[in-house]
Amino acid sequence: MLKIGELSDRTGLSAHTLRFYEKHGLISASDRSDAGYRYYTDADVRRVEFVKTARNIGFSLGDIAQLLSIRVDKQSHSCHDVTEITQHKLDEVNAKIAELQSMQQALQILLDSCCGGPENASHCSIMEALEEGEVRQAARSNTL
Amino acid sequence: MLKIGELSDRTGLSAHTLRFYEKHGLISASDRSDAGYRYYTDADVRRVEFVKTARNIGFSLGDIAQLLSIRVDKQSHSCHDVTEITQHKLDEVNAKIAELQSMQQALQILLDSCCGGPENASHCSIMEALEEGEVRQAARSNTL
DNA sequence: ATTGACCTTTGATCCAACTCTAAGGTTTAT
DNA sequence: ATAAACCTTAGAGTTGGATCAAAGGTCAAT
Repeated sequence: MLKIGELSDRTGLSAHTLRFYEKHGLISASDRSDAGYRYYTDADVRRVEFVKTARNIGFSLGDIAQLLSIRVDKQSHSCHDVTEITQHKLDEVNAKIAELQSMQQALQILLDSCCGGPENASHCSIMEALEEGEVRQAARSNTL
Repeated sequence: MLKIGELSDRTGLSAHTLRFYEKHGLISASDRSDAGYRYYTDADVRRVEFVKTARNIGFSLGDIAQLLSIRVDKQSHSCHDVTEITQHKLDEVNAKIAELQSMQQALQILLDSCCGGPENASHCSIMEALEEGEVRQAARSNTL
């Protein structure tokens, strides 16, 4: 049985984060000491590692909660359930990439248009483009 | 002279957002009525449009503050100053794209590995991959 | 003069996923 | 027995960019 600090060492997630995940229903300790210390089993460690792996791929905590509920009762869920979550995430990622690529293109065009030199910015073509509003838009939702 | 609601109509930014931008030093009203109503000139409208254009490209409010300070005194700034901000933003965007592409790849591999059918998830290869941790990591900072 | 549309301010709330603080209790080694 | 290193909780703070609410003042038209 591991205490939270030991689980933290083993998984690389901070004790804070582990408690945070518990608060959000992703994980829990199999046992508690009289004083309330959390004690974790090997099964708990595997669950935490599962969460960590999913998180590293980019799944949100909400997605992970769904994946975990499948995990505890695989019999009652289909491969389709799993691919649906995964596909949905992929769609999000693709949408975000498209948005960023549109920013990328706009920025690149701006950079290509400007000398970037030491001359003063009175006739800077980037400033002029921003002034004129002549710029490809990035389809906004804009979290960078 | 426009009141804030008229400026909002003209720019498509809400009055809330315009006040928010003012609070953050991006814009201001050239005049106030006795009662405190904000009044905007054409020059104010151009400044707001500048902000909006920059925002649409993906610049943060902090970036825009820098661009605006160049804008009001172009003589004292060089094209290099402008390209530096732009390049920095492009670097951020490129980094984010790379991160998302790594997620994309991991998700695609998961999807390709799974039948996605109605059979139960006991041997789902996505679940197994998450269980084993055998997954390309996404270099994390992971805001989606 | 009253309705309704406008405007003002401060400050709260939202999102996600942590991250940290305060104030205290426990365990272990010396 | 005492210090160091651990643990507990509730709750606040962080980031960025809004977005809204409350409580009230103003203005144009009827």
